[in-house]
Amino acid sequence: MVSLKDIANVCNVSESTVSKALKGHPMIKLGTRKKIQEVALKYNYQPNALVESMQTGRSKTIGIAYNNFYDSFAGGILTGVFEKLCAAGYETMIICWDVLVSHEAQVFSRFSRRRVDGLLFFPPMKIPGSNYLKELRDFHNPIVVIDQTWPGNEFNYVGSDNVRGAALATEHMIERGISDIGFIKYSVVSSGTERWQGFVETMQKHGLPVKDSWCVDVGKLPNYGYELILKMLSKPGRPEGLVCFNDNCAYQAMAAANELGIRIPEELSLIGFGDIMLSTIMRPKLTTVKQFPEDIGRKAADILLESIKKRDEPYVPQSILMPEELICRDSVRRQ
Amino acid sequence: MVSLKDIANVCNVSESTVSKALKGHPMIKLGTRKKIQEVALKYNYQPNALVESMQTGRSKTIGIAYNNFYDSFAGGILTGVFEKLCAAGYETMIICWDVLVSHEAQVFSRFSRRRVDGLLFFPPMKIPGSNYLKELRDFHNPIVVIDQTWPGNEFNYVGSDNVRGAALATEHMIERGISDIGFIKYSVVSSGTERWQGFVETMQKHGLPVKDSWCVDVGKLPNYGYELILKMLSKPGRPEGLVCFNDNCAYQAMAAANELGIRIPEELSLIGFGDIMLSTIMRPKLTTVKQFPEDIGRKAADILLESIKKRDEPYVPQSILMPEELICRDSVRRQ
DNA sequence: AATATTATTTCAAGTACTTGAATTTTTTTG
DNA sequence: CAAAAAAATTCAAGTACTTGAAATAATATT
Repeated sequence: MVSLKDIANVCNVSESTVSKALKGHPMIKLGTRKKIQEVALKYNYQPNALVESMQTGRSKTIGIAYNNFYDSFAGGILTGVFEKLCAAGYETMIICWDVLVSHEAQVFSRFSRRRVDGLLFFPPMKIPGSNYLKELRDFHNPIVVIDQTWPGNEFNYVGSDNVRGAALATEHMIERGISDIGFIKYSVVSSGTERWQGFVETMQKHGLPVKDSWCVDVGKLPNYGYELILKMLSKPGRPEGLVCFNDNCAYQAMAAANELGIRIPEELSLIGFGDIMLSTIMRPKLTTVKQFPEDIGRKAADILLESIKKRDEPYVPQSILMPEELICRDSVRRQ
Repeated sequence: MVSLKDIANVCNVSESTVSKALKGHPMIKLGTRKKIQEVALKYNYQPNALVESMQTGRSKTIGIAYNNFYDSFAGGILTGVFEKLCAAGYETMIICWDVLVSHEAQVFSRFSRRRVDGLLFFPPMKIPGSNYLKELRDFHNPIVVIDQTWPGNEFNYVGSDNVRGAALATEHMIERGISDIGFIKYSVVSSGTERWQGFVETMQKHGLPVKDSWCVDVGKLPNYGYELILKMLSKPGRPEGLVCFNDNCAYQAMAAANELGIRIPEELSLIGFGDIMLSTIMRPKLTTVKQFPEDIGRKAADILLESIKKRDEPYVPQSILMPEELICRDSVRRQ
């Protein structure tokens, strides 16, 4: 790798002259400046970013604690994050909870040693008895928690307005004259409990009962609880509609309904969450509550960059819920 | 951030004593060593990795030029990559072609400035007129190209054995007595042309004709060419079987068949590629050629780390094709 | 007790670059 | 043409740490 020194030697000037010339410092004579810039270009000189980081104490790197690379919703968030960080001249360092991470402490020390300027924190889903709160509190840089949260979260947070999203879905069914509504729960994540809350509140608001037997929790079950859903639907007195934690659950419900010969939407209406791109191949096309993962990512990056800029001011954590949107397709019956 | 100096001041010793004590150097008196280690622990001292990188000239960081975060196949590759790199003490720096990258040169200079020790290169799919060959050749560190390649690729390469995979799929249909076989092409990527090659070779080997009208190219078309497939299937004299570039194409073909009232597998057999996890909801369950993205990632990381270790020895590029495996399910008719 | 030996700690230089101060070179002025 | 002023360049210190050599302290030997 060619260094400042190499350029200096070739040009017969000192390193500091080269340094200033390459920054376009007007103090350096135009002729010298041009010549140095030409030589630097010719040798494809690339300044060592590590040195700059050391000097400024800013690595211009953001740490990202991520769950896994299979989930396209999280992938959408990352896309938004990268868009903003790239534009702001930051690079990223990703650590994946699911990939060979034994102790959480290691995650934080890996970020610390690389001196990341801030942290985008996707709470781990698969680590049992996870207790990262102490590490987060001890972390000496701005943090934004993304997508999932917990009661009493004292950090910046960006997620979806799941309570409202579930209300939207439930209202839609009620508007279409459906009142026997069940819910496919997924309680192991905060978005799951939030959607459940939105469902329950909306049912109560309309004076409709929430029937326990129509509400199954499929969190951590294989195939998003296909078996459980099948069992629930085969009992007599099944619901007319099912609000599902996400599109995968909804498609499992669709598969179960097909198995049982229940017609959708005539005999069973279905709403999912997420709008994963299966609506081009699955019939009927699924009505769903669309999320905007890229927006979540962009917003999270914005808040983090802002917090980094204001690192010396007193810490005022922000909590932002991005709106969700109902996409009406063909899986809810018309009146 | 607490530094070596801080620890030295607290312990009333010099920085070099602290440095050696923390490395467990036996030259430092046991008492002093223990005390320094305790203080370092108490203050949660984390050595600055940037400094180490500067001194050794090794950043212990691998650059990854990636396409997008939505594709779970590429996500599987990344997972395997992270597994190996994490175990070897490397961090990663990802740049995404699809996220705000105007010039390719910028990608390489971003990697160069951060002094990455090696590069995992996913060839860009969406950049028109892309010409990264010069940049790759000028890059002063080991490179492994992943998943997609090009004629005359002179770098390390790890991908799938698509020719053989397509042969496997085609053989399977022929074994089941299907001889009127069409192919859904996806020519814009190298894996697409390789699968096409495997199909053609196998058909020729069995003396079967490759009928142009049964072979449509859906590369870059919306919905994996649903419309084209629909048109092809509605013409008289349609094929008995269709080997499809990937599972998405196969599911689009399935949707088209449903639309036309063609029964699968009785009237049309289908094989996909990739085994994306839709087989739990789609009926009939898709027969497919499974790939092992994590293995590709692991192998690529291995080769890169090896090349980094042997950076001074003469360069002998490796080209490795990981096997694919036929998963028989229900979308190919039995004899 | 003086010296030799060993144990322990510190010094100084190097990593690649930036920055304000100091120095050198060039130009202007009396 | 010398002194002053301005312009251009270089010096030196700092960033956080490592490393072998040098210095110092402690212990052993005569």
